[in-house]
Amino acid sequence: MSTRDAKSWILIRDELLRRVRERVWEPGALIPGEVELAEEFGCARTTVNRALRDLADAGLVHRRRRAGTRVAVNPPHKATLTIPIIREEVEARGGTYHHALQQRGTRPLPAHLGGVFPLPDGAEVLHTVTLHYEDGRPYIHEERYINLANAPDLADQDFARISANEWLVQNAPYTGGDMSFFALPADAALADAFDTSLGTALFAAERSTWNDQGPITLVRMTYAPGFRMRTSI
Amino acid sequence: MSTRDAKSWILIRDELLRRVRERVWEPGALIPGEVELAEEFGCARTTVNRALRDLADAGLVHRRRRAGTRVAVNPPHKATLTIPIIREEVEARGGTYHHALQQRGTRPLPAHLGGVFPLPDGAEVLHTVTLHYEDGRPYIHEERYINLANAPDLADQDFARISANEWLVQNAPYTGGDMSFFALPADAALADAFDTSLGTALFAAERSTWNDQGPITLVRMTYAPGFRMRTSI
DNA sequence: TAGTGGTCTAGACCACGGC
DNA sequence: CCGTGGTCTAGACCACTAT
Repeated sequence: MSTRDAKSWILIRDELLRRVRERVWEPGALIPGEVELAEEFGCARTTVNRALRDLADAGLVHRRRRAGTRVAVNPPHKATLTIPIIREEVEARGGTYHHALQQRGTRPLPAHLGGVFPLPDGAEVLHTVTLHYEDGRPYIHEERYINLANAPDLADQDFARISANEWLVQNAPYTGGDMSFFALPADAALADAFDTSLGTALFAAERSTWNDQGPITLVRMTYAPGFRMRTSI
Repeated sequence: MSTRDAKSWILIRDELLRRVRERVWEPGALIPGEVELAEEFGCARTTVNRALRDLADAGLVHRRRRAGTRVAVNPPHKATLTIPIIREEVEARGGTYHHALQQRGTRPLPAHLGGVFPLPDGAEVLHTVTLHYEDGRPYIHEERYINLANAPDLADQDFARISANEWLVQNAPYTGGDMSFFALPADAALADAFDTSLGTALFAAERSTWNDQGPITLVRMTYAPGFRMRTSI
């Protein structure tokens, strides 16, 4: 047997993965049960289970009680993006970080945000605009709306020492959120911030988070021209 | 004890998660060992291990042998994007899908792609441009470079019935890849495809994949104006 | 070297869902 | 019903690393 001496669940997973990728098992096919595989690999069923769960998490197989495990017909491509603390990301690259709060104030929630930020009519939110710099060059333009009713201690913060980004990550745990990524043309404020021309294509990420008490924050991070968000698959 | 009778690893994970989120354990703090937690919860160490591994996978705690488990100081935001088969994505929304191959031909690899697509000098690649439509409207502009030396059966495919996207997903298993997301301004071809003006900000995703034999394909998918790639967190 | 997490085992019971 | 995967257990050994 080609897999003799495969000991750890990772080796078993890799062997199963090979059979899926090289179509030893066709897409849609039922693969042997855990007990049978455990016999083949000479290990406990638990270990096969661990390997198969890993493949199922990756979307390469589908598992159902009684029905068994089947090779996925169209395995999806998945990409996990990690959105880091900006300061740490910059410093990890060896750059020097600083940020500047450009605007801060309370205002009624802009009407066009009602969809992603469900608040009572006329509710006031804290609005901030922050520029994050890497080695003195603008790197990210951050615009944020914060539901004051859900972040009571925030009033004491002036964001001089730590950014709203860091403060919220550490102080306003969320139970759910949405994230979206898109392109937008530089408006006057963005063009000015990044010293580029109006309409320049910029990459942006928007995140809204909430907890049991309702929405917490909506933040849009717009990246400097040329930015790429990368991941390996 | 507030957590008496918590039986499954999910209940235990949720309780540990609560302690992290509500700062019962401060960021950076060392939390009790698996043996101690197993005693507290009245379960096997394995079960606590499963719960803690889940939190570690999510980046909320850091685990190291001998050093123990610590609450992450700055838990990263992670977003998992699923890049589906385009046809299925469109049809899942109730739309009708079709695509049109706009260009196809072999050519030397463009020099600027040498970095992400390492091939011998002067190697020829298959280059295709495909437009994907949803309900008759252009949805995605796909430009693809395929290493013919690594996809031998591809010559027989004319992509009339299935797209290069589907063909490669099912026939060219990869062992590794990179993915990046960015914004780009519409060039003449993109502006024409999406019936928009030159320079319009467009969202694009680029994926390069390889296997043991070398690079397989490099594909750039450029989305129609206004597109957002969404995920929940 | 000693303490911590990582993994494996053999067995058991349970939950789901085709039959 | 009953076969399948999902989970849990009690114990064991191993790998890593702080001290």
